[in-house]
Amino acid sequence: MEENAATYNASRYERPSVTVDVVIFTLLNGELHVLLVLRRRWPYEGYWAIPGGFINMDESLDQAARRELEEETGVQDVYLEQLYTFGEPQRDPRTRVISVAYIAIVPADDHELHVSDESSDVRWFPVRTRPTQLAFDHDLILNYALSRLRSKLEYTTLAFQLLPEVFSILELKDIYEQILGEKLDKGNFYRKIKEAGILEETSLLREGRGRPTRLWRFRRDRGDKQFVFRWREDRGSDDEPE
Amino acid sequence: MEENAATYNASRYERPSVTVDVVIFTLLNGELHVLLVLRRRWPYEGYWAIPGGFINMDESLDQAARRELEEETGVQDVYLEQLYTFGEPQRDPRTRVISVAYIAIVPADDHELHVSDESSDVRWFPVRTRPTQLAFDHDLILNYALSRLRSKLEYTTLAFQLLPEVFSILELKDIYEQILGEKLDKGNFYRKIKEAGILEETSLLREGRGRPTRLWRFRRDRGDKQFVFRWREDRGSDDEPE
DNA sequence: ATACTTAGTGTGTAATTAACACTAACACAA
DNA sequence: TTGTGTTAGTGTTAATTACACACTAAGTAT
Repeated sequence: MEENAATYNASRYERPSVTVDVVIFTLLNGELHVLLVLRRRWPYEGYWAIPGGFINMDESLDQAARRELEEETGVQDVYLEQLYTFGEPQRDPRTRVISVAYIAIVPADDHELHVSDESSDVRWFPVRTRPTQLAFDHDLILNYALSRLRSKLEYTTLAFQLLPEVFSILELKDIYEQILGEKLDKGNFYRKIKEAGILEETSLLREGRGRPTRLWRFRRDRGDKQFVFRWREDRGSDDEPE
Repeated sequence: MEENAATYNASRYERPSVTVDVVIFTLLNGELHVLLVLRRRWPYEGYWAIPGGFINMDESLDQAARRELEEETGVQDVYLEQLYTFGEPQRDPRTRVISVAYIAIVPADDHELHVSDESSDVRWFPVRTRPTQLAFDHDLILNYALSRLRSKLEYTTLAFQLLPEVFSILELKDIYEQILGEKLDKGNFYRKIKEAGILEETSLLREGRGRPTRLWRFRRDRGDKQFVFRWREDRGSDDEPE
């Protein structure tokens, strides 16, 4: 229930602040990146942080996350998922702040539009070489987001959200390898992804050094959420942060 | 980040209430039960609800959940996991309430101690025959908790948390069947669970109508969290409520 | 032509899953 | 004391799937 009936009186209680933090991933030059913002004042002045902000009283958590996402990147209609809620009493030195963390995946397509330059206080960092010490407990949040990302990649179509509209099968395989941190067998990957029936062949080819490669499109029919492309059955659990 | 630096001023913001709701499962007579409490006043007077309450300013979310759990059941040191955070603006008609939902699993052992009788306003309900209309959005929360429970059962040792100290392999199989809602092959179940090496044979037998059955104990060494007993590889995703 | 490079396919074996028949150990009754 | 019912637990095999790796395809450059 929402209260102990006998003692309910909203004004009697001190209330925590509630924020939404959004861990935003994208693919740049074939490498996984995360968006961070530079803090300009106390606390953690000069540290990079995960973008976020207070929720408004009349918006849902999801709406708040989408609003943050659009404020930072300008993109809409991308994959967004609630990650976990962080609420240690001392995580923010100013006041009690409870933060509902989200993950967002921005397709490679959109990335040029809102990338900020080197001197900006909003930047894409490659996850492999991201700053080590983030503000607040944001290291914990980011690490957990990454572990969730990896684990979901193995049993959902999440990886497709990272790719542009059309892509080659080997590009897709590269993403899997990068995020899973492991080499995959070319032949088995081809077969498995074909059998899954989630790709739609286009008439496009891309020329390169060797044989030109066929380009494919992700089939967004058949109800997205239902269908699961499971790359492999084995997966580590992802239960709790840290 | 925790704020937009330029606009931060805690007192300017209206703050939502934050509660912790705990979906508490246990096994009674070999059947999965959930603990609900009866609301005695507006709103949703006369409806059953998931137990919960406000967080205190100086406790973490986990601590709040454990406190609620102990207040309702008296048990400590049981499995507890954050489920999801529910924050639709209108989910509570009184004021904006954001609820961090948890799942708790109480072993069959402890159940007699704090079971409340038929007339009480705190009751264990079999999940199969639970009340259909709960207070607030608690149907959504409970359904999501169940789906999470099912999905975790398939790739973790969670089911063991439901059982008493010692149990037979076929009792364990019953739990899997009940929660997965599906018949499992006896022989295959035996083999798989034995091979996993997570059970420790006891010298105990339990007599019944037919051949007496051997009792086993769950091996809690080898780091609990690490080890995963995967009943079967196939599993539905569990991503979001609804 | 032929060597080089990247794309994509085929194939055999090992490992797992899944179905089901079988044996074991007790109680009870004729 | 032998048979029958009942629940416990084991063995066996066919079918499916995963995995490693060898192969063919289609282009470019020399």
